[in-house]
Amino acid sequence: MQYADIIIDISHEQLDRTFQYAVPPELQERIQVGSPVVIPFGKGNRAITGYVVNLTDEPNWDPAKIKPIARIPSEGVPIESHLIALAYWMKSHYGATMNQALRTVIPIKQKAAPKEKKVLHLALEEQQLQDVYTDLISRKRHSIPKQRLFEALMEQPDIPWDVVTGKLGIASTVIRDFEKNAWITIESIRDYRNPLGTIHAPKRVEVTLNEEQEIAVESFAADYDMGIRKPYLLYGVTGSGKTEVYMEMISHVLEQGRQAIVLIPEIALTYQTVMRFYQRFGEAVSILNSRMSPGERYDQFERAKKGDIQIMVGPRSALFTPFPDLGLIIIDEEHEPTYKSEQVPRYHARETAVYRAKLTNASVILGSATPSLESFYRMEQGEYGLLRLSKRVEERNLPECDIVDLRQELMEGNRSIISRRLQELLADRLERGEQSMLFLNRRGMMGFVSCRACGEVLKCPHCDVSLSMHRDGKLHCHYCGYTTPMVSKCPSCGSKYIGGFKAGTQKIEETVQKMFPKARILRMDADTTKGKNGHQDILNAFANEEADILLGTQMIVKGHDFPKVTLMGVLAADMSLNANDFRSAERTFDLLTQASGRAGRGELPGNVVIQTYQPEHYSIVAAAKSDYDDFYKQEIVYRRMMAYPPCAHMLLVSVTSLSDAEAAGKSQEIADYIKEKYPKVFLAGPHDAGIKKVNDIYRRILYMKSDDYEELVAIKDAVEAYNRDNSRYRKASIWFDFDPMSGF
DNA sequence: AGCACGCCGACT
DNA sequence: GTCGGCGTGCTC
Repeated sequence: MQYADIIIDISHEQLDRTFQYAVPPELQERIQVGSPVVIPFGKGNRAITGYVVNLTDEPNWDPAKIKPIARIPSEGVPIESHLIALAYWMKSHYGATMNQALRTVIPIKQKAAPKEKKVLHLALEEQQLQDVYTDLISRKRHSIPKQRLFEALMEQPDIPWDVVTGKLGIASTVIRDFEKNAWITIESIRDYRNPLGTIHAPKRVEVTLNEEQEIAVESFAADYDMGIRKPYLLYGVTGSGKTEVYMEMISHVLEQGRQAIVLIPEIALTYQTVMRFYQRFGEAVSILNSRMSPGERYDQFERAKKGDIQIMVGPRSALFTPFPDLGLIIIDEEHEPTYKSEQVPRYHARETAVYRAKLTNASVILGSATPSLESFYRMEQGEYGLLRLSKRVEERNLPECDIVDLRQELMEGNRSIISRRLQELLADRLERGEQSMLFLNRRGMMGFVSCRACGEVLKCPHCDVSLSMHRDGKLHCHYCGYTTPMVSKCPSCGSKYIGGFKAGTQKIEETVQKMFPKARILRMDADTTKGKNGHQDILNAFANEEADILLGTQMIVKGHDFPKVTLMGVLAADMSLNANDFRSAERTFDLLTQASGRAGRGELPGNVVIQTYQPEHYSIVAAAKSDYDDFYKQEIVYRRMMAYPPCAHMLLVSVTSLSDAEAAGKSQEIADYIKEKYPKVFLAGPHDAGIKKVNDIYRRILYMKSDDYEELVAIKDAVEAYNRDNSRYRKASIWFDFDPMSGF
């Protein structure tokens, strides 16, 4: 006998789990994970729709109590059906419980049910009301709650449900009885706020595409009309007008009565971006962003389900918008690491989008100027189509780029962080009244405090990272937020020669200010953008030319246009190269390319200066030439040689515990188990995670590499089972990460 | 969510 | 004793 684990389609906390039903032999063929089914539920065996989330031969409930599935619903397969199947795929593909996966895909179920705001309306005329009421009193039976409800309704004919059950303390059964007797009507109200507010009607902007854009749209449309659905890599240099192409493709899909999702990295989700879509598509567009409350997000999903909107624009989580007939998913800046979730299930939006598209017969567009190695590789393998935009829209030239060797600078006596070439160009721009940007690869770079006598470095007591000194004179931990006053004596040896090596953005600001006393400098980093609109305020100020130089970390290079900027200085390009991470070259190339794209976006020609200690590194040389193909050719050789993604797959097992010994014990135990059961698989570790301790939780890791993703899935399942049944270390917990982006 | 069960106060 | 309303708990 086959059994199916089924979740019930009723939004209620107590029903947010699976129930097991028997699969009748005649339905065996047609039932699979994700199938909607009708089942007899509860004492009255009333018919309820549910979704199959798992199939098994072993009942985990008294078989005598298991009822059979009644039937498969004849029509109108609910929208959620394929999302349930998607959740199941995520569960097995990324490692998670079905519950965790469902919560990710159907976020509604994660918190207090989608409380529909219900309101009771009195449905009786004055005369009838009196009759019923006097009758009630005359019966003298115990009917206090009924009387109370009547009295409340006589005073105020419309009362919200919550007030009745809460403040008046009346049970739901009583209310239902009232409704049955037609004494009241119950209205469900949801106020579906439009997050874009009511803005002026969209102006129909006339779009004219250039030849390349036209070709990209046409070939996509031709495929689509022939019924070809697949992922495409839209490989277009910065400024080649990808957004216009997206919009044309969307409108092609909309014309066929289908809907589209547009994913954008959170940081690029600005008002301007959204307005471009709004101006083109008007009320058909809605957005999702991380500042929205769960209720607001739910509202937007409801609007999508009801067909009020056709396009959803948002970050990673917008991928799960429950459109009835999804026809296209667009992922802008597809190489961005934010598309990988940091929570279990640690899914990648790109792969998940490709799978969802397969389920709904949709296509996927992956847009980027510097595609991820994964996407370019799959395109080369023929799995993805290629659409190419190689010309900047207004035929502007690429900026001129200098690579400065910092070792050489030092040898020739320049000890400053600003090279002579960069100083020269900065002075030139200041004189001409043009703007410059200075990009520092990492926040708080070397802001640590150490003792010059014994070498002790001050560390956070909760995390395995050094504390950095900020301008407020205090020491901060960037991982947990721990703050402590600056010390005057070394806690280890008592020496008073202890001090901070400031070299973060603050220090650089001071240096540059000293160099150019008249320059107006704006600094943008995690400290100056704390406020609600801190981010946008600084960008706006710079765009309004209230400053000559904008200094900052990654935030300043991602997708902002400043036409007056003609100089970009990258202060230490190799900072991101030294990260102990197989993607560090890719990340460096991406950051440098983005950064150089910032210079010369207007009429004026631009300059870029890249300062580095490794001027010969291929990621830096290729970025200076803006030559992606050259970079890809070299990087893919390294990935292939080392069996790193995308040429092979990785499974990271992370073991965490409040006790260092427990974490060490369990990780070793798991490593031993894998070595014994899968002797052929490549296994590294266990060893301490890059950052050993965060918030007092110790973390040890081990990872495996294999050409075969399914083999890694099998290992994950085996480790999970072993850990559940046999582990001697109960106080440590584990989670999995496939093809990780960080944390190893 | 919605149904049955069982508790408790009033009426024959 | 028995009837009927109302809170409580369970649903494979």
